[in-house]
Amino acid sequence: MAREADAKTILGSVWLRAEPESTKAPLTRQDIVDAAIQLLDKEGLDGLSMRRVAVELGTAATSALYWRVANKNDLLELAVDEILAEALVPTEDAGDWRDQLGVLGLAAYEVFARHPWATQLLASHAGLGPNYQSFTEQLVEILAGAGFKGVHLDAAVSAVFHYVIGAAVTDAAWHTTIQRSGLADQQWAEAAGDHLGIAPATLSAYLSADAPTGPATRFSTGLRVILVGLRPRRLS
Amino acid sequence: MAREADAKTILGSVWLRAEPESTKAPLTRQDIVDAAIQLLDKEGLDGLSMRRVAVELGTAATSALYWRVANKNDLLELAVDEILAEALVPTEDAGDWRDQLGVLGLAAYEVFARHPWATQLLASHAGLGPNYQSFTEQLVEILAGAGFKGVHLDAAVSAVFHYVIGAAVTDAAWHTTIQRSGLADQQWAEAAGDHLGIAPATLSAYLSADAPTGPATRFSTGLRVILVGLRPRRLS
DNA sequence: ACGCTACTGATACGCCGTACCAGAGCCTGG
DNA sequence: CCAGGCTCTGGTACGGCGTATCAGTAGCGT
Repeated sequence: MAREADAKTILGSVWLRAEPESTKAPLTRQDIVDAAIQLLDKEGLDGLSMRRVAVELGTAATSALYWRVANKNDLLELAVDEILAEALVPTEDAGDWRDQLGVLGLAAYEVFARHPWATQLLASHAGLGPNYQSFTEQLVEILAGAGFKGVHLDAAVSAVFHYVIGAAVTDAAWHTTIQRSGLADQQWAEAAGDHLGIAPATLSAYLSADAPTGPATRFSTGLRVILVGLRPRRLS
Repeated sequence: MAREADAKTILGSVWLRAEPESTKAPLTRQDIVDAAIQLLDKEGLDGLSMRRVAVELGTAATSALYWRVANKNDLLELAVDEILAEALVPTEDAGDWRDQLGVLGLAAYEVFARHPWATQLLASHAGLGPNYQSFTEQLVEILAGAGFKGVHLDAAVSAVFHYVIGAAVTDAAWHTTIQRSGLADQQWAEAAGDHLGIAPATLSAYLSADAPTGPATRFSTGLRVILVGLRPRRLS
C-alpha cells in the first residue's frame, strides 16, 4: 500500500504531515510537483489529473505517484506553495516601507496572474506552506519596521494582504471564464460585449493586461491608495 | 436533446446566454438552484453533483436538470449569484459614507462566511450576475456620493472590494482545510497546533468566529483602516 | 385527430481519484 | 550466502462523476 496514506490523521493538509522518507526513489516529490505545475500552467486546473501527471512523468501507473503524495489534494497544495516562491522578492533597496510593500504586493499579484490555477485554489487551502508563510512574514517585517505595532500591525497586514488576494482572485475569475468559453480574448470581448451592452473595445481595454486601463494598473493604483492611507499608530 | 446546450456559443457563463423559456416546466430553474444551494451549504462544494441535486428534487434522472441549465458550471454560477442577494443590504441610514461602506462590506463578508463554497468559486467565475453587479454598483454609488471621481473612484472601489474578497477567501481557506480533515474545529486546532508549534488555544482563538481575536474582528479592523485612509481626491 | 414540442427515465461513454494486488528488485540481519 | 522484508512497479478494478443519447409520453394548438 502506498506509504503516504498510512498516516492515521490526515489533518487536511500536506503541511501537517511528515514527508515520507525514501532511498530508492526514482521519482521525487519535486519531480511530481514540477510536472504538475507544468501541466497546470498549460491546461489549467481542470486539465490536471493524476493520470496525466503520471503520463507526463513517463510512468504508466498512477500508483507511482501515491508513494510520494497522499492524494491529489496534497499535490495541489505543494504546487501552490512552490510557485509562491516566485513572490519572495527582495525589497530592502526598494525605498521606504510603502515602496517596499508596493514591490512585494505586485510580485505576488503577478505570480497569481501567471498561475491562475493557484488563485483558484486559494480559497480551498489554508496558507500553511513555507513560502506562503515567508511571504506574510516579509509583509509583517516591513510594516513592523515602519513602526506598526500590535493591533495596528495586524490590521495593516490584513489590509495589504487581503487586497492583493482579492485583486488576484477577481482577475483570475475573468481569465478562467474567458478560458472556459474556448474563444480568444478578443472574440470573447466582442461576443460578451454584445450581451452586456458594452462596447467590445471598452471591455477589451478593461481586461487586457497591457492596456493602460487594464487590471494591472488598477491593481497598482488601488494598492497605492491603501498604502498612502496607512500610517503607524493611526488608531487609538 | 436538452435545450440549453443548443446555444452555439457558450461563452463561458450563464449570464451571457438567454434562459430557455418554458411552459410545461414542472421544475423551474429556481427550484434547481435552491436545491443546489441547500446541498452546497450542507455538504460543501465537493458534495455537489448533478445526480445528487436530481435525487434531492425527487427526479430520478439528471436529464431533467439539463433542460433548465446547460451544465454544472451554469448551476454553480446561478447559485453564487443567488446567495449574493443576501449582501444587498440597505445602507442609507448607516451614517457617513465610511460607515455605509463598513456595513456593506461586512454584509458581503458574512455572506461568504456563511457559504464558503461560493468563496471557492470566486476565482473561477467572472462577476457577471445581476446581484454581483448590483453589489459593486452600490459600492460605486456610496463612494461617488462621497466625492470620489474618475481614477480615484476606481481605486477606492478596487481597494474596498478586493479587500473584502481577499478576507473572505482567506477565511474560507481555513474553513475548507479544517472541513477536509474531518475533525471538529477544536480537535483540529490541537493536532495542527502540535505540528506548527503553536499553542492550540492561540490557534483556536485565531480561527473561531466568535473569539475577540477571531477572523471577524480582524476583518472589521482591517476594513476600518482602509476606510480611514481613504479620502476623496487624495491623489493628484 | 394529429403532430409537434417539451419533457421523462434509462442507459451509456469516457473520464476521474484512488484502492488493491501480484510480482520485482534490493537491503539487511543472520 | 541466503531469507525475509522492505520499497516500488504495473496492472486492474471500483464507484462516482458530467453529460450525451434515445425511446417513449403527455399535453397543447390546430
